[in-house]
Amino acid sequence: MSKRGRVQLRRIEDKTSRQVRFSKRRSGLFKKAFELAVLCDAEVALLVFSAAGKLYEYSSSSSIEETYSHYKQFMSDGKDAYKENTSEDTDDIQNNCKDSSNSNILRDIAHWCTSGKIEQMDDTELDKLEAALTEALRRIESRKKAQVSPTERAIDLNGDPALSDGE
Amino acid sequence: MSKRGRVQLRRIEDKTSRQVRFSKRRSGLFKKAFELAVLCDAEVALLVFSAAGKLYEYSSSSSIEETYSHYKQFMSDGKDAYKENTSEDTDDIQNNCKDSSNSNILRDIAHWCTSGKIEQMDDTELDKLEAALTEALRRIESRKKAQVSPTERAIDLNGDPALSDGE
DNA sequence: ACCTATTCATAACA
DNA sequence: TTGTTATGAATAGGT
Repeated sequence: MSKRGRVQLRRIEDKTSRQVRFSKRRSGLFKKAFELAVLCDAEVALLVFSAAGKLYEYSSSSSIEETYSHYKQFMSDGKDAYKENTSEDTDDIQNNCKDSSNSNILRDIAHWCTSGKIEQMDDTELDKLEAALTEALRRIESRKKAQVSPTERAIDLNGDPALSDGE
Repeated sequence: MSKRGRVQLRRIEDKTSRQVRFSKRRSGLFKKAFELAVLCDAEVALLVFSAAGKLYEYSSSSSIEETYSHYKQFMSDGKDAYKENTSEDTDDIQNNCKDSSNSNILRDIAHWCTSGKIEQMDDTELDKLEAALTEALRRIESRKKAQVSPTERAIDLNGDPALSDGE
């Protein structure tokens, strides 16, 4: 008989409750966005930053950038904004795609994992990915056990929130 | 009154029905986006183009542009020194980056993890990678569990997103 | 647009 | 944090 479900539209004060609700509602929102895109043949782009600064994204097209370009083009209506204004946007993407070096694959993986693509993979791909990730984790665990020196876990000055913020 | 509510996750063929559902679901989606922003103190930006090309937008901050800037800054964080720009082909790179990343990311992870790079990482990086991979696996498991229930043959809204559908 | 039968999302719990 | 359940919310199809 307790009042479940009933919600008041104001900021949730309790931090723990807010985090839990954020996590659940975020999932629901992204699911709805995906469904709208598929069922109704719509182009959808969704960006969410948690209160802690962690990024979540979904786009029904190939990228957020593409839909944003579409948006800018739409808003400027008639101007050739698409080709003129995308140069600075593409720098990062270009680097992101071409550079698979050590420091960048971390963000590549993190970004990819949170961009809703997993939800769109077919079962075969999903199984392959699962195997690859499991193997990677196995290697990491293996290396950790081989550690001798004490680990320095100070504040990460160049930390990527997508990788360190558990939410 | 046969089964109401339950729907298959694929493009709605009937144009009228698709328009009606788009209108209803779009309202619901924007409402959810707004609630997430308010309740959980999140920054949300949402762009929707209908199949007919009409634009709908919501932004919890002052503008879509602001959140997109936030997004770009987030994505390029720490990469400012690596702006090697090949001025050609930026459109192709932009368009192909995420589409092809589904298969490429598998290859990249597999190759990277077996090429001794793990042994060269410092502990902080290793922790971040572990967190990223764990999160990815969690998402995979989550999606697998969301498959169709045994008794229901019809693929419901949680079901297989692999849809191929002509106009 | 309005009206229910159902399914869906999720707040409170565990 | 992940899982379960009671309840409110969203919505598909009909009117």
